[in-house]
Amino acid sequence: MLDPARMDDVLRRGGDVATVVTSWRRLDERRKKLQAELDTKRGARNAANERMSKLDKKSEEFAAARDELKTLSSAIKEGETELATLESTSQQRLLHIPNAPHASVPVGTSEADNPVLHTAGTKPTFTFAPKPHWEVGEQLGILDFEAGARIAGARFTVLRGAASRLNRALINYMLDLHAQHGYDEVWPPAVVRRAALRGTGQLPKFEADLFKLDVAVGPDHVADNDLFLSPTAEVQVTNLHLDSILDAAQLPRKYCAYAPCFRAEAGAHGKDTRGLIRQHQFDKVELVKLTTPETSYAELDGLRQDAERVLSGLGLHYRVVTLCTGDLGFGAAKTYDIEVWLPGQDTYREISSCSNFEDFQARRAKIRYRPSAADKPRPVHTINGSGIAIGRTIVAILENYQQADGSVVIPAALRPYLGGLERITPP
RNA sequence: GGAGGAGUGGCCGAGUGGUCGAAGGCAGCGGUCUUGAAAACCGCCGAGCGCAAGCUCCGGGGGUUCGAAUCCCUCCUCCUCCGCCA
Repeated sequence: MLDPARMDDVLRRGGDVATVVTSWRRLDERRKKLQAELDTKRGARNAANERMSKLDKKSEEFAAARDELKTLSSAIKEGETELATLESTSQQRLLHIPNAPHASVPVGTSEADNPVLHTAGTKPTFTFAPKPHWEVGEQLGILDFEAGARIAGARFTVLRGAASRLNRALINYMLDLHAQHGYDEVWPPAVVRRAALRGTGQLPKFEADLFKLDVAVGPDHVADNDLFLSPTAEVQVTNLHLDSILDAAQLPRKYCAYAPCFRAEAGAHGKDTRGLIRQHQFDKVELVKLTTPETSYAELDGLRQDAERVLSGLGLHYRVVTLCTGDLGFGAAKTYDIEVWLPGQDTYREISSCSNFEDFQARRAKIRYRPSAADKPRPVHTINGSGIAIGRTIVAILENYQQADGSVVIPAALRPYLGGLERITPP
């Protein structure tokens, strides 16, 4: 959650943020006041109890003191109940306040205001009109949208044959590449509980975007046991260190993980209804770093470059944009989006999003480190990014490497992962 | 799913309902000694809230009591054995 000391900075986001901030501030004032009153009463009770422990239990003095303390004790109990309520509502408000944008984030209202950081590679040229991937894939018989819909409904797709193999190959290619750059590979659970989602910021605000399982493991009616399909491996991997204190020597921690991702929000927008772009289920390799505050922005740049390597390795043209305040996600302090070129749709599409959350997630998930043995623990900075989205990479390959005869050439870097396959050809 | 056992500070581990935020040990930090290191000795050494005084925290929640790490209830987690299964 946001560091309460930075409430002013978050207002840069504009919109209705100010309302939530004001509401939280009011509650927090009341909380502090009540806390102080309660502490005074508790102090009095503690002192009185200490005196009592030295009295003869059979004396009249003892009995009198006991009767007197009964009143104080019940007043304290009442105050504690009230404070608990106040604390939880104040905490609840705080969990709904987004992160403060980094000073370098440009002010803007929509993605149209995102400045381009740089572009890499070149657009491929075609002697024919390039088709969108759904046409390429269907003609090759490797993307089966109808079967996906039959089995699970709209926005679920069956990959057949070469597309299925390509999916596997991409996962392995990416994980191998990242391992070479010092990321530790992790294979996490696909489901996550509330505490983990709260830690990374998906909850409590975005529950509607998630697939929630109808069954809980453990006793019913305990919200903490609710299980959700994870929307991104960022949740599992960042929460590897939920509620723990790391040694400074362990930082930066670098992880990569493959995991299927599930998002319920995808269908609601009514856009990207065709093809693989916006699915309820997709595969993704994720990069996560835990760092010190001093190094987090350098590490963000490094992580973004590691994600870019995947695309340049595949010979794909892309550009990197910096998200403006209006486009910045809830928990992010700064985000770079990597957008791959899709000739079949004549547009750039997000294929990776790399963010520095600073201490926002670390405060929620209580992930801290000790700068040196003599220091108090302080929150780490967390960084993550797609490295990269598998489904959209398939989209990019099908569109960029399509040939006049309907076949698709496999990028050289992937061939070792496909038994040397050089080309996907029509049946 | 069934039966038993256990959860205390970074780790191990004590703790008759009252002066216990908690003995002791290990690790860590500072110092003495040493050319340097080791050993030895001395000191420090959990976290959160609060400007501070102070308050809170012994797996979570609830209860009993003037007072709970200690008693009661409940849940969770881990370990052992049995069952089931990929």
